[in-house]
Formats: sequence, structure tokens, C-alpha cells
Amino acid sequence: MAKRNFSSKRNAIYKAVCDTKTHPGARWIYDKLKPEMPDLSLATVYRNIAVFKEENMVNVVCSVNGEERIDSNTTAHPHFVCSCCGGVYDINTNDNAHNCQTEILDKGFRADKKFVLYHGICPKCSSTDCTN
Amino acid sequence: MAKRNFSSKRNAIYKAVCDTKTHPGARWIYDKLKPEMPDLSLATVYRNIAVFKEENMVNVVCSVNGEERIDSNTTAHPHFVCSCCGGVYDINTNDNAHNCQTEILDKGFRADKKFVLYHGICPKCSSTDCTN
DNA sequence: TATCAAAATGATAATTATTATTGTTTTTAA
DNA sequence: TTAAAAACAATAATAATTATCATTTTGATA
Repeated sequence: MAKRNFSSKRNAIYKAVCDTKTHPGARWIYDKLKPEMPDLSLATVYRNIAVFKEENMVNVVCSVNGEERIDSNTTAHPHFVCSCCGGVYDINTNDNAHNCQTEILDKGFRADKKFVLYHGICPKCSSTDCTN
Repeated sequence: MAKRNFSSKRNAIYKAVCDTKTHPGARWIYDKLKPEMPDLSLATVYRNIAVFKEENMVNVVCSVNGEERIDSNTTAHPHFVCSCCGGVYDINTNDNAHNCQTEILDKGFRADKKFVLYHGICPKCSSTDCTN
């Protein structure tokens, strides 16, 4: 019953997700790894993201322009998505409620995850008058 | 400078969104209206949803299986998405933070919307041992 | 009411993210 | 070493969304 080791591809994909703050999508991961791993297939990136989801190693924090963005930090924390550049950021607020996983919900609803997402303009786009 | 009236199609689409608690996607709206409006095009549904978004008449509350789900109630309130059936629900909690639009965010981040989303199993799927 | 430009529409092609398929390679456990 | 299971690359298929374009509807105004 030894835990199965990850394949080298899977390890590289997971590491790429862990090593970035971009909350990447599949394409970003693929483009990042492809140069150093020329035989990587985009399908493999998608397949492994699916595995990571099942294993609760990542969460989907939002979709931006139809693309799912994931986070390897699965502890509850709020995110900010820039409606200009599409960037996804971790953010600090004075609201601690996003840490609370145990709110009492309507009778019969059993939640296992909670996501808090802000929409707006990020600092970079604010300063550069981004017109995306 | 009189405000332009909505076309009959646009009115029907908006009414369909307002009249349901399903937090529908484009396809749902189309299937709902098509019988009584046989010349309705799916493109028109998408086009008008885009207009409603621009005019802040609807919010996208989440994506379920790659499909955007919208809500005509644009006041801040939390949602629950069932990972079994894909249903999206309004939900009550003992957390009022989701009503607070004015949290102090990290320096330079300007939020204009906040979304709170729970993931879990809805009452119906809990009781029917849904295996979707 | 007739007219004309802007807006909206239907039909459908194009785009794009994601998933499925298939044959091959790698990994695992004995 | 070896056979089965898992993972893989390549690519086809699927499905949501957007773009195109010719036509129709709308609304203001003459």
C-alpha cells in the first residue's frame, strides 16, 4: 500500500504550479515547461491538473476569459482578479471571514470549500491606464 | 437623450433570467425561450448576456462545467454550487461579511465586486446519493 | 407616414478551452 | 526480468463562446 510516486512530468507540472504566484491556467504551465521539456503534451498538463483537483492538491479559484486558474495553496484565502489584465492575485483584507470554513449553512447544504473573490483593477493596470 | 428601450428579444431574455432561481447559463435560457420564440438564436442570448454584464444588470457568479452561470440579483450575497449536480443556489449563512463591499484591500487594489462561493453537496444530492 | 441610420438579429463559421481516444512508453511491484 | 498498470504524446472530438455578415427591426426626425 505504498504511496505511488509521481512521474517526472507530474512532478514538474506540480512544481511549476507551486513555484508561481500567477495562479496559472493550463496553457501558462505548458508554455512555461515546454522549453525545458520539449516532449511535454498539453493533454498531459490537463490530465495532471485533473489529478491534482481530485487529490485536493489544487483548487480552481476562478475562470478568466474562459480559462480555469488554479492555486496550489489550498488553505482558505481570498483572491483578486483584475478585470483589465486578467491577473489573479492573493490579497489581504481586514475581513477574516474567508478563513472561516465552518459557517452554518442553510439546512441540508454541506459545504467543503469556500472561495472569496474580488473583482476590480490591480495596481499595475491602475497606474498604466490599461485599456485591455 | 431618451433611454433606448429594450428589444422584445432582449426583454424576454432578461425576464427569463429574473424569473428563475437556477442561476442559468446561456443554453438554459435558450432552451427555455425557444418553444415560445422559435426564431430565437443562441447568438442573441450570448449577445444580450454580454450587454447585461456591461450594464451591471447581471453578475457571473461562477462557471460550472465550463459554462458561465449568471444572476440578475446584483446585490452581494453568497452562492452555493453543488459539485454533484452542478446546481447553483442562493444560500444563507451566519457570516455577514459577504455583504461588506468596502473592505480595505492591499494598497492599490481597487475592488468593485465581491463574490463568496461555497462548494459542496446540495440537499437533493445528499438525499438521493447522487453519483454524477 | 416615409425615410434613413443605428441597433439588433438569425444563421452559421470560427475560435478556443477542455476532454476523449489510441497506440506507445514509462513505472511499479513482484 | 517481466507483466500489468499507469502515464504519456499526438491528435481528434466536444462544447462554450465569439465573430461575421446579410437582413430585419427600431427610433428619431423630416
